[in-house]
Amino acid sequence: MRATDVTAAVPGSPTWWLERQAREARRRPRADGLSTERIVDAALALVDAEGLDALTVRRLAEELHTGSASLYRHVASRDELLVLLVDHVLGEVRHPPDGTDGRATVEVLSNELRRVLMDHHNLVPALTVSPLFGPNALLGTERGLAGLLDAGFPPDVAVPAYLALVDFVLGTVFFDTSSTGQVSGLTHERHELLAAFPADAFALLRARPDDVSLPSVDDVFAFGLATFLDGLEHRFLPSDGTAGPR
Amino acid sequence: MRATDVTAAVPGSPTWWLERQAREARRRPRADGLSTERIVDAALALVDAEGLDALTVRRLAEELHTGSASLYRHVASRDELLVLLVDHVLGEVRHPPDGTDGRATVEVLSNELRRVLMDHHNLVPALTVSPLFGPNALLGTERGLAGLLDAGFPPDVAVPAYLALVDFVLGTVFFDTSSTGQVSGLTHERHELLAAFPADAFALLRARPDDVSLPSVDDVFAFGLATFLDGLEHRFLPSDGTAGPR
DNA sequence: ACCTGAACACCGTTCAAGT
DNA sequence: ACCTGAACACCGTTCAAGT
Repeated sequence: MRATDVTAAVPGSPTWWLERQAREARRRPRADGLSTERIVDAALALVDAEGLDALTVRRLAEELHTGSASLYRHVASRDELLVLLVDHVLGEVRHPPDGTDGRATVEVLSNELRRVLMDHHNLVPALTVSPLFGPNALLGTERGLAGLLDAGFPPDVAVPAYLALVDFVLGTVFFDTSSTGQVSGLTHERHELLAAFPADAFALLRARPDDVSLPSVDDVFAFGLATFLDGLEHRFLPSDGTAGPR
Repeated sequence: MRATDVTAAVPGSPTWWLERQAREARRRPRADGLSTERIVDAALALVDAEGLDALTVRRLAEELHTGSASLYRHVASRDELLVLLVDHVLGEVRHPPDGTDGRATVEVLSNELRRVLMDHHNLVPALTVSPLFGPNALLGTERGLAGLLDAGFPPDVAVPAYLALVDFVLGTVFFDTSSTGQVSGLTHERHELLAAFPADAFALLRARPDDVSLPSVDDVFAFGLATFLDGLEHRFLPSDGTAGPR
């Protein structure tokens, strides 16, 4: 451990989180009141109210009655701020009480992850900035993995299942929040668009799904979660309805 | 339909695609050679080589030996360009031959969608800019939905299944490409990070998954896809192994 | 009609100078 | 030691002037 290693770790990486924690503990700020916590709170309020593009360093500084340079005392870059915001939001996940059974734990955590991200949907594109190694992300991983193991899945199933599940939850959040929020032409606006193509193209999209009510994004999420968990139990649990080894 | 409706539709929406197609047909460019196609090709090459941040209007103009203002003859904004790039990349999906059975079609298309997006991983964050209503996206939806119906699922299952599947594929792509590309602490770098927390916190993450080989991102994708499709068949097809009605 | 140089109104970030 | 005004090197986009 060198005394002054100025080379910056990539924001969001494990070493970045470690270095950041050390640096934060070492600070002795003046009594002017500016702190990382205040910055994060103000930034989140701004993102929620006006969108991610409105979060500029200058605008945030204005909101906090300082100059933009002052923010760089607490946060090394805009990307670092986004990493902090994402983990802050993950902290809003409500964990199920101890003793909740395995599958219910997984379902609650999946729904909660989706809920908090949808509550702060303007922040969602920031999830692509970095991997998720913040303390709140780690807690979610710990609990989610525990739920799958408790449900009876062996570790070599629980680990990929956990990762696939997170991919699915985050995928739904991404595409339910991307601009107008409907993926791939399955929406009611599409008819005039299809009319611009030759009559025999996209026969299915023209016919469907008018005879089927288009599911809401929440329905799609619930459907996908239930189907994935059922597939998991069908493939890897000895028999339905009874829990595996603990 | 008014003669001159100058109010711009939101890039990527059905009406935007329609208006764009009309405008492109109406153009009569000079012989200088600049065209939307050349712009898109140059932009994709730039993104692939140097990343999405390197795609600035000025830099792209330089690459094409013009001034930045000239690009605005063909593309109304940087966001419009991103929309065009995404649908262009979706055009690289190789569709299975006619006569391929339902489940195989769904598997091939899922793998292809993942493949082309991973091939242009620098473009992935641009997927959040808008919904997917381009001609290539529509074709994918048409074929994917057809595959699920052909596999024997009724429309009220095939539609949410299709949407959930796209969410999953895109979710994996997002998080396999986000910076260092590992989600939620399940990576080998994490040990020193965990050491910074109290010894009884994250017991599971400390112990796991050293006794289990950490799956690759491709393994997680294959695992999730197989599990979801198995769950779908288990829940909604009368018996395993035999196709439903067609 | 089509094209574009030059300007406008911003950005994130740095650094020398202040306390 | 901590803080910050002012500057640097960029952005996307517009528009009047040119052909």
